[in-house]
Amino acid sequence: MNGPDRTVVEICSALGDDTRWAILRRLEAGAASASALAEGLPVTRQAISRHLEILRGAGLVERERHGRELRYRAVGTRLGAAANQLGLMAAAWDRRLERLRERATSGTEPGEPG
Amino acid sequence: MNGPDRTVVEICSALGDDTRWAILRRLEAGAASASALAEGLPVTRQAISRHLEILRGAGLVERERHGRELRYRAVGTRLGAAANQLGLMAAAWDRRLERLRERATSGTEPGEPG
DNA sequence: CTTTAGTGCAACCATCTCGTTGCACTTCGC
DNA sequence: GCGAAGTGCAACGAGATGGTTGCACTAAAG
Repeated sequence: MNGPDRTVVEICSALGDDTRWAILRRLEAGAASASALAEGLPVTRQAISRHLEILRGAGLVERERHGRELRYRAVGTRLGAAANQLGLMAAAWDRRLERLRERATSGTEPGEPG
Repeated sequence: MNGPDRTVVEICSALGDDTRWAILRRLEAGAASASALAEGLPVTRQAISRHLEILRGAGLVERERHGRELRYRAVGTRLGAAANQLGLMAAAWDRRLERLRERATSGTEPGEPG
């Protein structure tokens, strides 16, 4: 659990914005184009388009031509992998804390050995 | 899998920064104060202090007085919960896509009824 | 061909974010 | 008490970010 994949940071960064969550929630209900997403969200089509590019860069979304429109859909693969990594990290942190507690109750007073 | 807890957005936002990852990686090796973290990272103590506040706000880190210093340590509980939610989301997205594929191969051509 | 829906690109603006420096305050140790 | 270590707070600057408008381009539809 050392190097947090660049991917994970990118995904977290992408998921750190409310508008992008709004977009993803829409996409959960079905694939849609930037223009389609624009009506129903309080931002312009261009802004949404930019967000979709970011989501695509993070691998959370894929697009597909459909006639003259680009239809975007949410893809879980990358997010699933990231969630897994984060879960492992969390478990490791809790394990470390647990070890410390054990050591503390088994006689040796804590000194937080680096 | 509807409302992404405000917490999750906050955690993602917190994890969307490289410096904060660096800090967390240090904390994985043991609790430390802002000043201690400062030596070894290419930013000032004040900057690190701000980052630690953000991490604390997201529930990724807790602090504890130790004499005149504040010692921070990584805590996995919140991150674990967030990772879980993200994992469920990812699974849901993949399931949706799978259903679409099935429907496509079973005769009905896709129209993306969303 | 003309219209219209869907995109892409660029300029521009407001704000947030990350980092800095500088100073004041507390607390441990001599 | 005094110096040094550890913090907190505030002001400030550079750059990233999220949003807008405006215009040009392509492709479906009439």
